[in-house]
Amino acid sequence: MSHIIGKGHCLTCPIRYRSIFANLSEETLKSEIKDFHTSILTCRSNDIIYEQGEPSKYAYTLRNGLVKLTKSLPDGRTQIVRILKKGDLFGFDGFAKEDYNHNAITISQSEICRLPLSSLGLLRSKNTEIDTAMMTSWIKNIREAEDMLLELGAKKAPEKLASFLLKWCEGLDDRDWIKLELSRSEIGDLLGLTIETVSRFLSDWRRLGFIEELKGSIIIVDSKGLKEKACSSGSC
Amino acid sequence: MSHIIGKGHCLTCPIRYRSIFANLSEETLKSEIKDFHTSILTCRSNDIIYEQGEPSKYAYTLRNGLVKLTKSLPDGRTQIVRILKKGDLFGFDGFAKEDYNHNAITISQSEICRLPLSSLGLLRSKNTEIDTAMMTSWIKNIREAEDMLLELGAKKAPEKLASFLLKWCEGLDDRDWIKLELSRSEIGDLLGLTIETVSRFLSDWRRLGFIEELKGSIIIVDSKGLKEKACSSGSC
DNA sequence: CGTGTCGTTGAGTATCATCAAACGGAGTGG
DNA sequence: CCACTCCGTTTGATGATACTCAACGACACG
Repeated sequence: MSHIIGKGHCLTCPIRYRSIFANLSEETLKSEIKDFHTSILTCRSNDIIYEQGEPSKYAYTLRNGLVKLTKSLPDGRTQIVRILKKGDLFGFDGFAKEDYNHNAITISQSEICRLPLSSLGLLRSKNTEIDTAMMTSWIKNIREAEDMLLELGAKKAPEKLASFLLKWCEGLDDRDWIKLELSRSEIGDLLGLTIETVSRFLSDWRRLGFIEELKGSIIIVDSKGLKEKACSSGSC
Repeated sequence: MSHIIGKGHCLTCPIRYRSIFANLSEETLKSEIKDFHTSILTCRSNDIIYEQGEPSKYAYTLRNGLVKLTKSLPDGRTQIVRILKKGDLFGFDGFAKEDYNHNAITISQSEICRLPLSSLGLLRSKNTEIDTAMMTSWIKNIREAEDMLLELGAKKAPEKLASFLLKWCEGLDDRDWIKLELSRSEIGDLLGLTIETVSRFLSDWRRLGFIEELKGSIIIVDSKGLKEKACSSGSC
């Protein structure tokens, strides 16, 4: 279970500059913050932040760790609809007077800032910087969802997996290892594949020398080879 | 090709109450509108409103007809990421300083209102009603995209197709025909299936008496039967 | 009456899911 | 320290699902 360890302090928040409060002046932050009751949640891996159908009273900002947003069918088949990284805002369905539309579950040990939607709404209406930041974040959400729809609807298994890996490792120097963070099952839930297909392709690519894996970390050794093999049509 | 037939008149706009200007008072509309240069586009079916990668200078409101937003892979495989109905707002990527992330193409003869993003942004910052309406619309976009991700990633062909049909016919009385509007190919592009699989299942269901089709219109005769056959796991 | 587009249907096949078994590392308890 | 379980992963064998290729019919349009 997650639990609250205290009140948040925006001014000293380590990820403030990646959050929706990034462009807010310190003066505004100081003057507004006194009426603003944030809580910091610390979570282990696999903690549930909220579930689909619950009334949406809080928005959240991820300070540290990773969170997955998922939806499920009655028989248990699950789709990950988004993976949240440091600074991401989520759980804002209440702004549209709707219940949460997905489950939010931690993938790793995480620290999450909880913001009451009511106060956040007030703050937003009074500070254009926050407003702009939230708008930008929503539009980015939409764009990323559209990109994922193309991945899920149009691509074949190896293409999905390869572009997932390439995106995951994006911006890294060659020879830089990165924690994969996701289990085979979670990669499957994200890409609409089974554990086995994910495992098979990764094993293939390991044998072909495109990637290496070690204790949950991964490195793309030969991205060109990977692209040629998995994305013949230039899809990655 | 689409072409401009004139300037929009918000006050007399037939779909104003379904648009982001729904809750704006007539006074505000009157006073603000003079600096606001909207254009009305009339389009045949299959007209391109904008394409992915173009700079996003305008947002659009669909007044009449249907529009599909699509993304494509280099080899031509296409995914429909959203289908727009009367009153829907689209093309707002520019608010996040981004180019259009998808193509916008009419599916039927359509009438579209073009709004310069710069003026819309101003209007939004001055009128909370518009602001709220746009926020709500974005959040709805995100929620619907999440729902589609579950459709595409987790469901099998007959489940996808059945829930598409049920959603398309949602809210209709029994014995009410509705135009299907989409070709087999477009249904395929929406659900991540081929023309042939779409056609096969529809033929099956026609033979089983679940649906009837006539000159591009459709009716669900036996939604219970359809659900049982296509969505055994309660997925529709 | 051709021509083109869209939809249907069939046959064959590739892809990916399913089922099943075994492996390896982490953690536990004797 | 070893045996044990547990969990995630790997690998193999098999099969169903949905794709591909192809032919044909229906309909609209010039």
